[in-house]
Amino acid sequence: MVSLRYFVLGLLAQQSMSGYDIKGFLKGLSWLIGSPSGGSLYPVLRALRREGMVTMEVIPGLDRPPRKIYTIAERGRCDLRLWIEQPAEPNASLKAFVMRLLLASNFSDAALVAHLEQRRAQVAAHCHALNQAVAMPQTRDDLCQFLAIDYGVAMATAEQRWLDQTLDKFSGRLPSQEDP
Amino acid sequence: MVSLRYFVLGLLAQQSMSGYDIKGFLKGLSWLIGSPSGGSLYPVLRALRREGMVTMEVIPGLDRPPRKIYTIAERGRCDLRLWIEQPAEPNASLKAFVMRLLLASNFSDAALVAHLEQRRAQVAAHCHALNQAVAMPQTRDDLCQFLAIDYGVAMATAEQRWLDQTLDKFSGRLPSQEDP
DNA sequence: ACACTCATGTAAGCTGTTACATGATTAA
DNA sequence: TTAATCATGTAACAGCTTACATGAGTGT
Repeated sequence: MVSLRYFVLGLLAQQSMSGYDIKGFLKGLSWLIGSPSGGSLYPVLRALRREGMVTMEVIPGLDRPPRKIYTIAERGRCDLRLWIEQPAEPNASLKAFVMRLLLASNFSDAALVAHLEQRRAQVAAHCHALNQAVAMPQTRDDLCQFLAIDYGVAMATAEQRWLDQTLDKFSGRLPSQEDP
Repeated sequence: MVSLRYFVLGLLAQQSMSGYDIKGFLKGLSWLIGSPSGGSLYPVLRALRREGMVTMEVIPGLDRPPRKIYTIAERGRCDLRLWIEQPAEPNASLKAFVMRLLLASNFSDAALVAHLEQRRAQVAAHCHALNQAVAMPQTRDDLCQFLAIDYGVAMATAEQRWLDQTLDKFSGRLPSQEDP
């Protein structure tokens, strides 16, 4: 929850930026997570500054409007760490997952792996629910429902495969924790 | 846009239901498209009735609260057809796509194929954008960004595969339209 | 005694978008 | 001349969730 606030804070933890920079950066990822409108982004930045989470520096532009560069402060890093360390909500959307994934440099490697494993569990549960839905007789009759569920299963399966592969890459870095 | 309204209308076009039924039906698909809260669903049903899109019948329950069964009316079918025949917005979310897919029985076979092909074009564009993002040097440096984009590419590829397979199934039913 | 399911509904609040305003600069 | 980019910001609105209210029945 309160996702945009923490997401922006997380982006600023990686690099100091202006609001306009953030919008530009997110435009490239807009398909996955959307890019926030100015009407939501700029108020968030001001709120973060008011609360002492970030500091601001005005860079007067030659030939162009002045830019307000925001830099994360100590309080902001603390707040962000607290948010990141608490587990993801059980029914997190794809968007919420990718947003947390993007902030993963604020995780330790272990926490990143934990995040991925949480997601794997969620996707597995989802997959199971969809397969149960397929089993219901009324579902088979309706082509549209079948298509939607078939689509869901395909997506969930692909996501699981990606999660497994990615976890494999990271499991080598971690000392313990191997699941047969 | 105004998605919930048309989505509910589409569900009622397939089968007459009460608001509670709709919630129960969507709970099984909640991972894909979420299930609306009563606070949004019930007002939509009343609005649809007020506008003459649906009719309502109260079924008094023995031992239980009376149920209000909503049935789509002629006006509702017209409105729904108009909405369905207009093309999907270019940056439609996964959720919006699945919602339209679920209503596909209101499409002709040809319109369903058109819907799938629109989506394929969108996913292809998305894939292209992500691959460009991968090519940027600063992206390679940041592990998190790389992971997020890698995830996006994996999902998009899987979706394209599903779309191609599903289109293949339907292309046999249609007379013309074969792309080499 | 407590909590849950069935079934509908209302009101407050959060989050986000759209549409606008500013104002200089540059390209068609 | 018109539009677009740069860059920030405000106000109005749309859409949805949460939390609550009702009230009978059913299970532990």
